[in-house]
Amino acid sequence: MRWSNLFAPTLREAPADAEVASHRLLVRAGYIRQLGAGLYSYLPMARRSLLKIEQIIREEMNRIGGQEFYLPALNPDDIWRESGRWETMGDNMFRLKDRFGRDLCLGMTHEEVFTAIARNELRSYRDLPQIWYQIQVKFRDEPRPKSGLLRVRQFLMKDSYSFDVDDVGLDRSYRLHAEAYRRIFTRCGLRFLAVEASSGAMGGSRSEEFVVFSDAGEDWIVHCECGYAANRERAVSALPPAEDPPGDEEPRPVHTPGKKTIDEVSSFLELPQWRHIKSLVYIVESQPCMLLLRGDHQLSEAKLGAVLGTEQFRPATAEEIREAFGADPGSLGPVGVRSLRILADEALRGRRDMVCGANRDDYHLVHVTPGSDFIAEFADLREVQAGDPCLRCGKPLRLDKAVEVGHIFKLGVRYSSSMGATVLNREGREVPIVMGSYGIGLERILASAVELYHDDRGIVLPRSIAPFEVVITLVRPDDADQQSVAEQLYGELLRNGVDCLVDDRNERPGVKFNDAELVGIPLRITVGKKLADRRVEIFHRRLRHSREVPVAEAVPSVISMLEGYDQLAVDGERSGGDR
RNA sequence: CGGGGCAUGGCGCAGUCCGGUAGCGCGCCUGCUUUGGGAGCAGGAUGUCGGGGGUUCAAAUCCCUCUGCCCCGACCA
Repeated sequence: MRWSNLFAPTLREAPADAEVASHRLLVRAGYIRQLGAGLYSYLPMARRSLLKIEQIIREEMNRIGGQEFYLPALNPDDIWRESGRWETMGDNMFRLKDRFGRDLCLGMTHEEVFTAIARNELRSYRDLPQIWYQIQVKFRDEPRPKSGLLRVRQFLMKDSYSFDVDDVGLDRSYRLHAEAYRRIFTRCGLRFLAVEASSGAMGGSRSEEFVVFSDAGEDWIVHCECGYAANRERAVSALPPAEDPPGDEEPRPVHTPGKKTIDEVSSFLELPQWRHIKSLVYIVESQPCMLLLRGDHQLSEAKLGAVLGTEQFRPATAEEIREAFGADPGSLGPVGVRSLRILADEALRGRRDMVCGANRDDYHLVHVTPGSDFIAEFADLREVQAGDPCLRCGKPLRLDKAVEVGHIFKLGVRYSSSMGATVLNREGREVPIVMGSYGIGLERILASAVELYHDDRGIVLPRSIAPFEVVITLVRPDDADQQSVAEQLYGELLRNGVDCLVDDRNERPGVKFNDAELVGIPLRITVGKKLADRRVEIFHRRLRHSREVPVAEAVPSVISMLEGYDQLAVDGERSGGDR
């Protein structure tokens, strides 16, 4: 490719509304242009990069026996109604009607379509296992698209689905995917981490996310140097040591006029927040339920959902609380509460002499001991906080933001049961197919690579996913010697399978150097005045070093520099995510 | 959906408070010069000032309304 024929409109200034680095740089470098909220056009540079990512994914999926499909993005409503997700997907699903008034939607994911194929075609355990995948567009009507390509309404996804006769088979398919994903992200040059993820209330026994640490991400990851890592919805921490005072006095009411929040009551009584019991009221399947946490802890609704086994819950309104307790929120507590279910976080187990609301406005109880002054079911309900001790090693946990680039999920029989996808097993009994589902966001690989690898001059992409591997900067296109050497190197690199671009534009050298660095091409060969000594310069984008080599050695030098290029990223500052 | 902000040429912005018919930088076009780090000089083109309505002799500017985009929050299989 010659830059004079390449449409890569670079900008000196980024659009004012681009905040995160990957958004700003991908626009500036001429990779993408915005069409609407969460909608981006991919110009040739982005397309080239995404095609390389796609090809890496394809090769690794094929390697584990995956078979590539291509399904309609436009789906009829019936299969979604069968799985129950026509309703549960809610506003996140784009819906439309055809000319006959029939309901259709744009696919957000393809469990339904693949399961529909499976139930029609897979009859026997002999047909299993199957790993089916596609690389295709997905549509999700996000409440708030943001951060350039990181959260959009239309995006490319590799989604795959495994079909096995039993859990042993699922374990194997799941493990194959985990291995393929590690190879994919490694080949894409990403420093990533596999973390335990919450499987939600939708059944399923195990789920892992593959994340890239970045402040531009929205996924909070709890991790520890010992290797423990989980997303925040799933993460657990050790119980912080409690040093409650000795003695077992009876609960005693104290007047706490106008003090409602834990913060206010704790200052008023001059007792630290961890000596307080935070009492929340939720309506669970239309029944009030009391939730107790340590004063300085936060409820994790994801964990609550897992404990309750339902998503049908919400915080109670002030009126509902008044009706159930005869007191306003701010003075609630579990002592004397009989008719309600009470769930307490594990951090309250074994505690004593705490403070809670008295179920009487402006009064709190002191000397309250869980287990003797009230009875509750204990469960893990709290959100892990940075600095909590690690459950495995006791060291303080870290909490950092990350981009989720992939997710693997043991689905079990959730879709095969609801949609009737069964096979006959070895004993001749009809059993639902055991499924797994696995996804990778292609644009997120590109965007998180840019987040991870950029500098003040622009993008520094890994070689494996860069739109070009090498750019030959022809300093003086009107110089016959320079021109012929550039052409000769170009031809030779192409013959060696190097994806090469010649910057033959009639621009000043500074423009060409700046553009080459902005768009993030790994190596630049400068063919310029040093040709007088039969030498060219090779500039290393990541190291920002350049070296001069004789023209005759340029091609072998470039090839060997390209080989080690991505390793420099993986070996970089943060130790490799994959262990 | 709640809160905040923005909308003026391709990009970045000024002008809006205080109404008088639109300007700057970059980019673009032509010519000459220049050519190893976003060139110089000269000349030139490009605007329904997001849409609609209103007030006024006169609206980018004031009022009403709609739309779009960004940020924070809520939400997120």
